[in-house]
Amino acid sequence: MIEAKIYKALGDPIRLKIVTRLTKQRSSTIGELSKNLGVSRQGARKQLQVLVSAKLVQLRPKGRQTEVVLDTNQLKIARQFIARLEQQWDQRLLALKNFVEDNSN
Amino acid sequence: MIEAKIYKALGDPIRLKIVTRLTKQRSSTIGELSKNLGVSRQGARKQLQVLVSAKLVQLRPKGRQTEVVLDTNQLKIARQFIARLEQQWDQRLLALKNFVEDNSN
DNA sequence: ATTATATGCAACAATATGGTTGCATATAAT
DNA sequence: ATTATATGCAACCATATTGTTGCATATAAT
Repeated sequence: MIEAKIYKALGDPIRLKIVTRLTKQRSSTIGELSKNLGVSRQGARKQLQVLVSAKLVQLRPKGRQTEVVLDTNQLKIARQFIARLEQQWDQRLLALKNFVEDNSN
Repeated sequence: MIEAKIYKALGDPIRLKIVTRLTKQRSSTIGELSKNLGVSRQGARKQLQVLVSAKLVQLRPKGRQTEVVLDTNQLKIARQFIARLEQQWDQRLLALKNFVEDNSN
């Protein structure tokens, strides 16, 4: 269950907010991103690091500040994994339906 | 960020395994589900409770044992939220592309 | 050269999490 | 009636997580 790490990273309101902002802004600096999250800059930075470790975002130092960019590949993986789970569920449902029909005559 | 709770629930290998099993088996008992997870029954039960709290699964007592069923609505919400994030990203990308084109003549 | 800004890093505290063991209890089987 | 099975619940422990504060440092602006 390698995917668990991605979900864990998304499983926090602050981190999810950071990710959401990045989809809207495409990229931002650490300082900018750390604002209005309800925690200190250092606190926000720690959350950001979790996203980096989960490879959801990348950091690109640019002189005095460092740019934060989203890696949408991980989002895709996360979404597709859930989609597969839903598929399996649907198939199971279909198999059950067929079974019932086959035995109803 | 209400969705965070769902991702948090999925963000653990054992819990993700439970969910995966439930998509394949449609429903199971607590005892059955607790097997082969690498932890004690009580340990597994605690993880299961996290899934219940996140409304990802429901428990239905049936006499001596308790049935566990997946609530795929939550999976759908989780998937769609990610899909929306990806969409926003794509729109931002498109806007940027248009901007560049408009200014290249 | 001084000052301001953006960031990094470590130490610390409080709380959450993941897991165990031990025991209680309700239903089912003999 | 006894025994076996499926489950619940609490106490406890180790570790992880979340947040803070304080201080260091590198780049940029004046």
